[in-house]
Formats: sequence, structure tokens, C-alpha cells
Amino acid sequence: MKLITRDTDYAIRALCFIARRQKGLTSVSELVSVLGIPRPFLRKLLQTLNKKRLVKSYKGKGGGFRMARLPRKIIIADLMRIFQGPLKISEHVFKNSPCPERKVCKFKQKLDVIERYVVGELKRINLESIL
Amino acid sequence: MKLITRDTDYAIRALCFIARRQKGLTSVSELVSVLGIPRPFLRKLLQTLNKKRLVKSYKGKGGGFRMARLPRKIIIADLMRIFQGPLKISEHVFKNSPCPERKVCKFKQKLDVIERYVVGELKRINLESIL
DNA sequence: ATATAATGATACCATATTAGTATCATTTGT
DNA sequence: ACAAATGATACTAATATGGTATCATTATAT
Ligand code: FES
Ligand code: FES
Repeated sequence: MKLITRDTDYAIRALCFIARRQKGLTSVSELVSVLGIPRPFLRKLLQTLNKKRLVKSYKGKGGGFRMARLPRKIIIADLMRIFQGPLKISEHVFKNSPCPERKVCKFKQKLDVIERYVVGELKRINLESIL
Repeated sequence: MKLITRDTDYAIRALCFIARRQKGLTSVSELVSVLGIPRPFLRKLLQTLNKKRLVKSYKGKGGGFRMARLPRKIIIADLMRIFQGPLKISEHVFKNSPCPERKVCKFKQKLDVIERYVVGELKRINLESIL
């Protein structure tokens, strides 16, 4: 029952580090030495963060990454969607097709309530609030 | 981000069916034909439910399963623990050892709040309430 | 120009978890 | 004795997660 996968977790730590540096770039090498995250994995994460425009990358010697927006505009729920897909916790399933009873299922209804709360909270957590 | 695995899901459906039958036993064959769950898988689930004393099994011809306690005493959180292990959603991890910063980490603190809510709610859902 | 140090793109591999099967033993009613 | 049920247990398949490897591209410094 893991809400946060390692992708997301690592990405958050990397972003925290980058965000704290007000000016200038942060290279993968630096992040690796500080955070201890496996280099190729971290590189992959940063590349997707770049594609998704959460950071801006600069190639070439002296290059690296900087934030592409204010930390308070970086929402944990968005990071989770990027690395983990849609924020859904309550899909009853019937051999890979959605359960036919889902419209009336009381259990699903209760899970939906939980889901709404969880997703709501995750949308409220931004990078600034955990710096 | 799946809260409920298929084990648990199937188990709940099976229990619902068994619980609705006030008197007498329910066999795996019957459950299979009604619920469409793969037979050996369902058998495995019911065997663990029996070991955990949520149902009582009867062997031999004409045998099957019945509830071992009132539906309202069957708690979803317990089922999840049985099939999915401890109810934890917020473990920051650092290459398989727990993260050293977890005591002061603001993100973890926020996840803890979410976790307490979720687990609290899951403990409140019982079989009766979803019949 | 060229060497170097950085990221981009992509494909691949390893491990763990989840989902499902198979087989044989045991019990019980007829 | 036989048939119909569960018990125990080991195995296999599929998927998701975590991590590597490789080569291409870009920018800087000399
Ligand atoms: S949605 Fe199918 S039984 Fe709940
Ligand atoms: S508990 Fe380690 S960074 Fe949050």
C-alpha cells in the first residue's frame, strides 16, 4: 500500500535541493553526491522533469538544472501523476475489465470518499511547504 | 497507487456472498459460478480466511464455508492487513534503509496525516456496512 | 578546432510484487 | 468404496518498479 514510489520520492528530494539554491545551476553529479541516488536513475528522473517543464535544463559544460517555476507552484499530486500515473485508489476490477456493479457498490462508494480526501490533500502539498 | 489489491477485493466479494446467506454453507464452486473469480485463486483466499478465523470451513462432501463472526465484526482494514501486510503509506526510503531525515521531514509529516485518516477510515468500514 | 563536461534520447535489464495454477493429501456424506 | 468437498504447499506467469548502459547532442574553455 505504497502511496509514493521511489521515482516520486527521489524527484521530490532532488527538487528540494535545486529549489533551495536560489541562483545558478545544479548538476546531476552534485545531486548524486549529496543525495546518494543512483546516477542514471536520477538522470532519467530529471529528464522527465525537464520534459514536463518543472525544471529547465542546460546542456554542455557547466550545465545543469534550475527550477522552471516557483516552488509553491510545484504540486506533489502533479509529481505523482507524472511518475505514477492517474491518482486513483478505488478501482474494483473484474479480470481486467471494470466491475459491472461499480455504480451501486457501497464499498466503492466508501473508497471514493477516501480517495477524494487523499487526492485533495495531495493537491494541497507544494514544494515550498516542505522545504 | 492501488489501495486495494485483487486478493482483498475478491475476498470482500466472497465474504459478502457468504454473509448474505443466513444459514448453511457456501462452496467454492458456487462462489466461482456467481463471482467468476478463478477457482484456485479463490480457494487460496478462502483458506487463508479460514486460518485467520474470519470464516469457518467444513470439509468433505456437502462441505463449504460459513461466516465465523458477525459481518459487522469483519473490518476492511483487517482484510487488507491479511492480504497486503501492514497499513503504511508514507515510508521514505533510502536504498532500502529508512531515510535518516524521517524525524524532521516535513513531507513525511504531511503524509503521516493522510495516512492516519486513511487507516482510520478503513478501520471504520465493516462488511455489514457494505452489504 | 578540439577536448571535456554536461544533458537528451532510448533501449535494455533486474528485482519485487501481484495474480494465478497445479498437485496431492485429508475429511466426510452416501 | 466413491465422490465431493477443503487443506497444504509449491510452482509459474504477468506486471510494475527500480535501475543500467550507450550513444547522440550541446556548450564552454583553451
Ligand atoms: S465495484 Fe464491483 S463489487 Fe465493488
Ligand atoms: S523522510 Fe527522508 S526526505 Fe522525507
